[in-house]
This record gives sequence, C-alpha cells and structure tokens, in this order.
Amino acid sequence: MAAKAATPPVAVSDDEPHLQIGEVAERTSVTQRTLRFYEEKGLLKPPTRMDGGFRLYSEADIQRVERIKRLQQLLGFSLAEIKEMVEAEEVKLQLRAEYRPEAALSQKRTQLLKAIEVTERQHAVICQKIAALTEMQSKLDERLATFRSWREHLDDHEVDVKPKVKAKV
Amino acid sequence: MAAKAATPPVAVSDDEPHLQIGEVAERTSVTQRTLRFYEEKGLLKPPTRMDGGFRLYSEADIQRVERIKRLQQLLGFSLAEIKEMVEAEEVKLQLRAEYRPEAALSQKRTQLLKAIEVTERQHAVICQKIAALTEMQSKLDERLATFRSWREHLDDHEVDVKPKVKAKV
DNA sequence: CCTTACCTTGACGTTGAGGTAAGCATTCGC
DNA sequence: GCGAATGCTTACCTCAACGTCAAGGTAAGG
Repeated sequence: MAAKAATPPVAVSDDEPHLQIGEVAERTSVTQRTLRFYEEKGLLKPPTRMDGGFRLYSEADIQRVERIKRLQQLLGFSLAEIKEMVEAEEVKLQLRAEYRPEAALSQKRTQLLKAIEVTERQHAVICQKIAALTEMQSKLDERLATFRSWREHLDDHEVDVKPKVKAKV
Repeated sequence: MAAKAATPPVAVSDDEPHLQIGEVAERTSVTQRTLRFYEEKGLLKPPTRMDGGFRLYSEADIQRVERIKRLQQLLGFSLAEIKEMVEAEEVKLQLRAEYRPEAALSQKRTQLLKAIEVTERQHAVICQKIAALTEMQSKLDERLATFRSWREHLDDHEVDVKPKVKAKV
C-alpha cells in the first residue's frame, strides 16, 4: 500500500478502505449479513469495492457500526431513528469537507438548518430518556433497600425460631 | 388499611376492578389487542371477569400498563425483559401481602433473594444506559455548538458576498 | 324481544431486524 | 495455476410485537 514505513504500531488513523467484510464483522461482532443489511437500509454508505466486487471498509466504518450497535442495544432506538442520527452526522462531515470550496451557499445553509433541527430533536429525546431512567433508578434503589431490610428481618426470625449458629464475626 | 370512609374526591385508591377493556385501552392509549396480548404473554395478570366473560380491570392495572409502555418506548426494553421486571415488582407485593402470615419461611427467603438479584441486574443495566445516554448528550451539545457557529459563519459570508440588507436590529 | 354497542376467541397478516441456505464469483496462499 | 477460503446476490425463514378481520356471545335501553 502507500507509505508503509512511518506508522507507529498503534492507532492507524489511515482512512483508506482496506478491510474486507469478514474482518469488519469479526471486529464489530456483528454478522456479515447485518453489515449488508445496514448498507441496504442506508445506515452505512455503500462501501468501496475491489475489482471483483468485494466490499472494502475503512476504520471509520467500524466506528460507525459500533455507534449503531450502541444506539440500538443500550438505548433502544430503531434503525430508522438511528439512520436519522447517522445522517445528521454525515451532514456534519460533508459540510466540513466542503467548507473551503465556496459552492452553493444557500443550499448549505438549508442543510445546516435541517441538521440543527434534527440534532435538537435528538437532544430533547435523550433528555427525556435520561430523566425516565434516573427516576427508575431511584425507585430501584428504594426497592433494593426495602428488600435488604426484609432479608434481615427474615434472618432475625430464623434466628428467633432456630437459634443455631449466631453472629459469624 | 381497609378503611373506606375517608377518601377525598381526588385519588381513587379504590382497587375493585371496574373498568372494561375498552376504557382501559382508551385511557392508556394502547389497543385492546395489546392488552390481551400482554395478558397472554404474562405481562398483565389475567384480570377478573364479569359473568359473561368480559374482562374487568382495576386502576392498578392501568398503572401497570403505563409502566410497561414507558419501559418499552422510552427505554427500549423488550417485553421479555419487562416481564422480568414486572415480576420482581410482583414479588414485592406478594411478600408484603404475606408478611404477617408466617408460612414457608425459607421459601420466602429464596424468592426474596431472587428478587434482589434481578433488581440488582436491572440497576446495573440502567446505570450503563444512563452513562451511555449522558455521553451521547454531551456529544450532541458539542455538535450543536459547532453547527451554530457554522451558521453564524455562513451568515457572515453571505453578508460579505452580497451585502444587501445588513444587521436587522 | 330487538337492536346496538361492546366484548370474546381464533386465525392470519405485517413490519422490523435480522438468520440461513443455495449457487456462483473472486481472491489468496502456495 | 489451482484449491481452499472468502465474498456476492437472491430468496426464503424466524421471532417479536402487535394489526386486522371473522364469526360470534353479552349488556342494556326501549
């Protein structure tokens, strides 16, 4: 490939696509099917291909898959919602890329406003979720306290009824 | 506990089942189908019935449906997970109910330990989710800031290129 | 008793998020 | 240059979480 000499063995920030689907699948712990499925649904942009048609992914793609997984598994977003989010991210990158080239200013503005709107909606949604989770958490704390005190009560009763071994330490 | 006289006109803590499925559906904004489905899946205990077989729900059932909905929609738990949670709650109520009757002590201990375990797992899961969401939130904040500053940049450029109307106010 | 609105069970359809298998093409290691 | 490994597409399968009829039973007013 390109300059092979000076990459220190850690953190290959190189973004040329060089990973085949199998390796991506392994590293992200999703199946190849899932990767193709995400591509089909627009969650991953069509990767570059090698001559024969094999997909070639970049490190950035791996990051994306991992973000998708987190959004899905931990946070319970649907793929449709995740797609929206990922697209907002895309806009960000796109705008950054085209930042120097002075083309289609008003169009860029429109895109940017859209992205802002989407991002604000996401922000609001996440706020709600955090609030709900926090409330749940405190209820769980409370419940755990109750349970633990009951357990002690039960232990006491048992000691009352059958005073066999007492106070271990 | 069982005093019936002094309920002020607010907060009907009455727990006799008196609601038909249609009303429950309306008040909780889920379909009748969903209520039957939840019952089928063990998320709602089989409600009492009137002579002809019509289901009769209580206010407590409405609470439950609302909790299920929140767990599902806001937090992205599966019905299977929610069932576990709801069952832990059940154990709580059961144990409380049987608190006086001194029956099957060791069995109660076992149940209690199980409930504690489940609750602790839930607690951990929710911790993770909160952490992930909080992180996302800060990234969104960051992104929004970037977007907004870009917007201002764009506005400036526009003023640069075509200085038509300037500073409204 | 009749009508009408509400309820029952049962069975099949749908959508989201993938899994699995078949049959063929490509690439890699030697 | 060849075989094994890896990949490609197409098509059907699954599972969850319901939706949607269909074919009737029930409650309550007139």
